Amino acid sequence: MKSHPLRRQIEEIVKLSDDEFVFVLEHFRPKTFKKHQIVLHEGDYAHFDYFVVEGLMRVSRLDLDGKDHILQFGMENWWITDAEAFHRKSKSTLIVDCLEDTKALALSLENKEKLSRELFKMQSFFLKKTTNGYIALQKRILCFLSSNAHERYHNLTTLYPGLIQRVPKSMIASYLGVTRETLSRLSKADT
Amino acid sequence: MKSHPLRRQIEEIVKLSDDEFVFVLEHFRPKTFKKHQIVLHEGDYAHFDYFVVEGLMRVSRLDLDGKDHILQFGMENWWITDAEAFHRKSKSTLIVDCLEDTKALALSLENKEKLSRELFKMQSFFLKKTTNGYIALQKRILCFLSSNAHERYHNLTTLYPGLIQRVPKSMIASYLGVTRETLSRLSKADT
DNA sequence: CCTAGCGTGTGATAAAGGTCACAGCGGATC
DNA sequence: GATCCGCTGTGACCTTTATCACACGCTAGG
Repeated sequence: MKSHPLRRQIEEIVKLSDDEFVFVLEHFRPKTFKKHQIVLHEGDYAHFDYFVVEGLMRVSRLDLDGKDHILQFGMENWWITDAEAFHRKSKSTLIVDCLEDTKALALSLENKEKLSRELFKMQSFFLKKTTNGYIALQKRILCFLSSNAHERYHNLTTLYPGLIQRVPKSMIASYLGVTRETLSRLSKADT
Repeated sequence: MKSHPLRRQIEEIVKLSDDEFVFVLEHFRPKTFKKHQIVLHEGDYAHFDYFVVEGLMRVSRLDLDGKDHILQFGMENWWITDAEAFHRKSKSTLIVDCLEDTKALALSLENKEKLSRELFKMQSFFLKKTTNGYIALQKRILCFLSSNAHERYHNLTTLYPGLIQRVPKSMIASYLGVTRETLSRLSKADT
């Protein structure tokens, strides 16, 4: 039980007793999804933030021309949801779906707030995770500001080498903000 | 005192008594800076997160070609620092400087953590602010993924109309990730 | 075994944006 | 009042990336 992936992630930031972890876990609901299954439809309320135990999820937006733009991937130990819809209780403008069969732990906003209130450490944990996420997004923005497509691709391969193996290159392209054709030409030059 | 800008911002999220606000304020150090003054040099430690009371600050990165890329502006009631260097106690890779004479309240990491510990509400406040910042950055990334320079400019003018009046267009261009020449041509077509 | 569909590569061409060079304007300084 | 400098606009040209079209290999399902 010490080795539960959620517990390991929390304990990188705050220490928990066995009892406390049991209490924490009671606030999550286990869910399983099939490959291609849509977890959150555009226009629906985002009832849960998902902690990915196994598998691979994706958050994307479909634009007016029918093209989709991938905002985030979620591999094992990542948290994934439409953050705005989840936290503001508004309708989702994004789509969450699964690129592989996926097991996840679903946390509702009510339970997140309850956990934060009743176990101070958990609010510290959420703050730290959110801060780290904020820093990561700042880096991604700086990458858009100062790097061309080739450099962004190279940056991604060194940052998440495992991801490149697991998702189609067309999706990597979508995440990087280039077309699949351009990415194909870039990665050829890269070897 | 009810109308202190910091208090107003906090009370949008959690309520404070007069005593509590005095306690909060004791953790901040007032600072004044002149236009063009550098508040945080590249390579220095980011000792403070700044709450801007009056004036206008900027966070940017200087790249290897000598071009600078503006990550964020900070007007009145915004928080501004090199988030990574501040939270990880590492050396800054970014520069914080002032575009106008500026009055700010400086909060050290130690005081931020002390406040979070001793006044639970303040940790809730920081979590909420960080979450909102995270959501805003996600939107900016989606804008990079799905919009061209013209749309990004238009988006910025509607999001922060006041900003356009206060900063040179060359800096707006830098924030948007285009050259000042391109922005100049775009904004002409926009009228 | 056949075939439909997905993922990928590649060529030709177009569009968006960058680079370089120069000019003008207006405020600040002495 | 002369001068300097930051800011902006604009023309000519070049680079990067998008678009469109087509081909090929692989694999899942009938």
